[in-house]
Formats: sequence, C-alpha cells, structure tokens
Amino acid sequence: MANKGDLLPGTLDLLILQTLKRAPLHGYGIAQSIKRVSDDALTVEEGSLYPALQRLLLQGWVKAEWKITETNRRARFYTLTPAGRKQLGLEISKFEQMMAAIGRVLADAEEAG
Amino acid sequence: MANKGDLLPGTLDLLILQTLKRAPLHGYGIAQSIKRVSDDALTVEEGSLYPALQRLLLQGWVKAEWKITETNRRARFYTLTPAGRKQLGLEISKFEQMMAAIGRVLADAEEAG
DNA sequence: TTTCTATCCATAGACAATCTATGGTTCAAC
DNA sequence: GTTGAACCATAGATTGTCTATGGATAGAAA
Repeated sequence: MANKGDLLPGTLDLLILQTLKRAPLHGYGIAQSIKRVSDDALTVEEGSLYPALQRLLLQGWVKAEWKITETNRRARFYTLTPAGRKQLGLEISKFEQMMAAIGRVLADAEEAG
Repeated sequence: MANKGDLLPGTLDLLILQTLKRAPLHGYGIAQSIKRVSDDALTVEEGSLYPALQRLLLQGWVKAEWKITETNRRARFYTLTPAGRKQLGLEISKFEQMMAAIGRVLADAEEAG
C-alpha cells in the first residue's frame, strides 16, 4: 500500500511553512513553488492545500491578507508568523530525527539483538 | 499539526518489510526490532502493526506460519516473499526520491522563479 | 498456588491527513 | 464570446495510524 499520493503524509505543513519562509505567497503560488523547487517530484493538490492552510491559520502559524497579484487578480497572500517560524524549526528537527531513525533501520544489515 | 504519532505515516510498510529482510520474525519481534534498531526513535504500536501485517499478507508480500519461539510460545512468524522483496526495493527507491525532493525544498533558500 | 510481568495475538473505533471531485470567479488572449 | 490559466474553496471518500480493549500463556516470584 504505502502511499499512492503525491507526497509523504505528515510533511505537508512542513513544506508549506518552508515555502512561506522564502516569501509570502498565495495558495496557488505555494503549490507551484513546491512543484517547481522539487523538480515536479512533489505535487500538492488544491484539496490538500487549502484545508492545510486553514489549519495553519487556526494554529496561528500563518496569517492571510487579500492582495492583488502581479497578474492583476485578487488572491489571499499567506505570511509566516513568528510562531510559524518557530514551528517550522520544530518540524524540521523532528523530521530530521525521523529520517535519521528510518535511515538506521534501512542501513541495518545483520547483527545480534 | 504535522504528525503527533510515533512514526511518519506512509513508512510503516517499508519498515516492516525491511525488518523482515533480515530474518523472519513474529509481530512482537518486529516491533521490538524496529524500536531497538532505531534507538527507540520509532515505536510501532500493536494496533498499527497487526493491521499492517494483514495488509502485507493480503498483498502477498509476506507469508505467515505458526511456530514456537525461543521462549516456548506459539507465535506467527512472518517471512518476506519474493514479491515482498521486490516491493521493498520499490518502496525504498520511492522513499529516497521523496526524501531527495523534500530535501530540495528545505534547502531552497532564495532565487527567482 | 497465586500472582505478576513479559511475551504474544488481534480487532474495533476514533481520528487525522490527503485525495478526488466539484464548483465558482476573473483576467487575458484569441 | 469562448477558452484557458490563474485563483478560491468545500464536501466526501479513503487511507493510515493510534487508542483502547481483550485475551492467552510461560516463567518467575511470592
């Protein structure tokens, strides 16, 4: 089974927060950015993205304001809050610990227990 | 939100298959092994483990037989099948691709788009 | 001989996170 | 005036993991 989806479950918030760390962006732009920066390996569906943004708003990790885009449209721009920046740090370190742990399991060859 | 759990969603099958690659094991032993090899960073709850094993059985990636343990108990020993071994390879490479992609996003600092 | 702990099995139900599907608005190009 | 891309957003299905529960047995300790 594993994951049939477009990204690893549990990593979406991390990806969004990290993307917003670079600069405030609207939802569509966030999805584009993640796709582009990951060389098309990660695709965030809108049905995943907007609920995630709602969660992040509720947590106070991002804030949103309506602005006009370069293409002259109304769009909600999301900005990382200080709390969000802190949260991003937490998630990164948690994620790295996970990766290290999984790496140990994958690297494990053969020894006594 | 991220993940409150004990492991990254989407990685459990990978961890189980990898653990069984070393040697056939019963459920309890699989959980112990993952915990030990990961230096206690990854804990697989029984309520996660057994449903996962059922899925793996259904997929034909592992097979099971009742045996007697070293401690003289009846236990179901799970063994990786050839298909399971192949699947493990797939999941590892998929996982590594994911990690690389996420790594690119995390490493991304500041540039035009 | 009772009781406790560790070893083992397994399922039901809750919950969280993502995806699919849908529907809508507006700008710009044709 | 139609099309397509840029944008928003929600409902419902699905999946995966966790919590909670329940049970059996071996061996040690009391």
